[in-house]
Amino acid sequence: MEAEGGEKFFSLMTHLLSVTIFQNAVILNKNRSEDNNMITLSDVAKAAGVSRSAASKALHGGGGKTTKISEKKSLHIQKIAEQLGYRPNRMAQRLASRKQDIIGLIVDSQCCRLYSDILSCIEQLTREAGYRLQVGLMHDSIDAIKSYVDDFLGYDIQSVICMAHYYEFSEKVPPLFKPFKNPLFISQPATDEKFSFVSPDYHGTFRKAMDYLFSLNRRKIIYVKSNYRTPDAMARARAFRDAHLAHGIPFDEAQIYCGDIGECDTLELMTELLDDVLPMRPDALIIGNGNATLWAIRLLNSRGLRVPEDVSIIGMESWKGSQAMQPSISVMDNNPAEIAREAVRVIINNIPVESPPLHEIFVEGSLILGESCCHKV
Amino acid sequence: MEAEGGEKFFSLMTHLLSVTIFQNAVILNKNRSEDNNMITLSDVAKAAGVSRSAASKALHGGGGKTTKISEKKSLHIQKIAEQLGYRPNRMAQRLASRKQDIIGLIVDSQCCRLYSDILSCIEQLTREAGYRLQVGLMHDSIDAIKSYVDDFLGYDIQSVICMAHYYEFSEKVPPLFKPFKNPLFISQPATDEKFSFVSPDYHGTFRKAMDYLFSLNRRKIIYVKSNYRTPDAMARARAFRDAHLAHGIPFDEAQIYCGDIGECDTLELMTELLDDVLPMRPDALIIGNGNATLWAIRLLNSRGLRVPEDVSIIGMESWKGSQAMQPSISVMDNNPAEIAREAVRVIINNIPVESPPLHEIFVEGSLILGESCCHKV
DNA sequence: CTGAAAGCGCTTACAG
DNA sequence: CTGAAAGCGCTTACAG
Repeated sequence: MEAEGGEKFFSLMTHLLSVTIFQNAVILNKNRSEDNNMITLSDVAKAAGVSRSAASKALHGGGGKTTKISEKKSLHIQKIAEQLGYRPNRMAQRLASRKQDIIGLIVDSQCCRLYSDILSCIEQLTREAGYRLQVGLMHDSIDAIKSYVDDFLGYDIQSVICMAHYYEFSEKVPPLFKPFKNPLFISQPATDEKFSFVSPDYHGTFRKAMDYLFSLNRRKIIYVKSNYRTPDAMARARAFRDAHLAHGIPFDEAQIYCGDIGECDTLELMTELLDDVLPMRPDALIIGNGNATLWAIRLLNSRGLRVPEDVSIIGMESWKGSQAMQPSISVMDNNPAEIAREAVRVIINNIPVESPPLHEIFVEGSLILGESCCHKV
Repeated sequence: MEAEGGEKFFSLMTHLLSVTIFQNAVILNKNRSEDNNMITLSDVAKAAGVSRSAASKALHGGGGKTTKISEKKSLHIQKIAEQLGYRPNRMAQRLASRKQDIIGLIVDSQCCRLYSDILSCIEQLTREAGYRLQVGLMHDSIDAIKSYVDDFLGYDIQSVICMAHYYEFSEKVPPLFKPFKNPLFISQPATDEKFSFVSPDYHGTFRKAMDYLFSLNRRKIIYVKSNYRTPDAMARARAFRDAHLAHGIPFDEAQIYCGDIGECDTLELMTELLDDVLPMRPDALIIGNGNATLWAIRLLNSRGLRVPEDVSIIGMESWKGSQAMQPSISVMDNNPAEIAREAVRVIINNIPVESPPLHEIFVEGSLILGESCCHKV
């Protein structure tokens, strides 16, 4: 014990000496943490000839309210720490201090473009605000979500953004987040219980699309709905009906087409879709992602129908390529950047709050017009 | 102190009693971790009337080589733990045990499809293998990468997959990963130093595309190259030249077109591209992502050139929508699933190894043929 | 088979 | 302004 400590101290000293001479070269070597030989706060304190309290204060600024240290000593300690290549042990720090600087987030690794846009913005915003984002990736697996929840709690992460609750098992997800002090959902969760969320205004944006189509004199619109019973799909269906009622235009529930797997973005699904709905002689289609749009145009053409002359198309997801298509596609833009801003604002504001109040926020979206709805735009 | 401990013990007991009666209801309430009142291993041990060692053994199976415990007692402890809603504190566990069950990964939040496909597979595979994936998300920021490296080291994560080294600053990234015992890059890093990597065989797959185009009698091929000096771009340029030499077909270096921002996937960039290369009268284009393909077809058409009659197109990124386009697009498939498998295999095998050997693995890709190259496919 | 004790690397009251 | 000491929640030799 004694011997080992001495040895380590000796090697530290040798190291310090060499550092002053061949600083760069040695630091590179040192970084390759020799097992169990990593530099700790104690090592730094010893090398600097101060107490661990002092080192802690100098390096991480903590040290309680009373611990103080002179500017000069502080700089000295910092220099030593850098020379030694000291890296704080995060586990020890968090175990000792319980500070809340990590925001957890769970998201599907194959999420839709909207979600990955939101995620990208959230990442940026949390970093700028000085928080760390710990991302739990999974795909369509309730067990994976559970294990992330356990992990987050095990790391004492109390603020968690959930972007993964739109599945067959969607109603099982929200309850898992009850143990957290500060959970926040992106899009309204599908449960009776109340949870804070920031959501695209699916209803409002869809309504804009409907009004636009009606203004173009389209009268037989097909809405290709996801078959998950998610709030977004339900909000859109509601907007579909509301719009018809408001305009006094009759419709058939069959115009809300529920595909087998949400997005009709394969040849098979789109073929099936068209077989089912073309007998209704639709003059407009509201569909999901970019691929669905590609298939729709291709297959409509192959059946002698032109876009937009015979059928208008509006996509429910904005994507960079929509304007490159021929014809360019009208799409709904859910404003991911604003959603991310609101989400980060809410969750960060909540962190110090004992029991955060309920937040239910809808972010307004817009329509990006392309050539897929009418000739002249 | 004494009083507080007693109080906590009392509430635990009350709790245990109520649990037996109203189990479900109470567990739900308990989960909402009352600040600082979270259930610890000691609480469980106390409630079960055993030592912390025994509890640790029963709940996490560790407990060194010698610590043993009877089956009956073990089950009892587990039951108590579950009733109390015990969740192990991961920080304490890792601090005490130093076990290596987390794999770190750094990736761009706006990475290309290939990378997000690989990521999705890696996530699945690491989970199946019993490891946890800790994902560091960032976008085009060397500082963010640095801070993730610090974090990982701070969490004593020694196995890290880097998918974020294709930037302006690409040669600055690999050195950051030297401190890790077990780093692995996806795609070959752009540094003189050797690092283990698993990479798509960009050269081989590109060569397949070239050979195919030559077999269709295309003679003036434009390769739209990313302007980052990344190994993939260079490997492709090499394949471009090799193919010409092998076939005895003359070419001009200007046929390797270096766009301003890598992907020519906007109206402006593609317009500029066409202005620059059309005077060469190309009969084939090898371009990046899906959007670039969309723009290429649209803009070529607007200049009176048809795909594939006048110009063949091959995309360098396979995407679900490529077959939905009109014409459907020939694309290179880099085999993300296999890349992920290799990466996970290598990194997991390395975990117990003291100084892992160098791995340099190239995964073969293939061509997915569409209508964009020639009439009859 | 079991438990008391040391230790992981930090932070932070507390006493000087 | 400074340092010795207790503690965060675990794991694991070690001694019974």
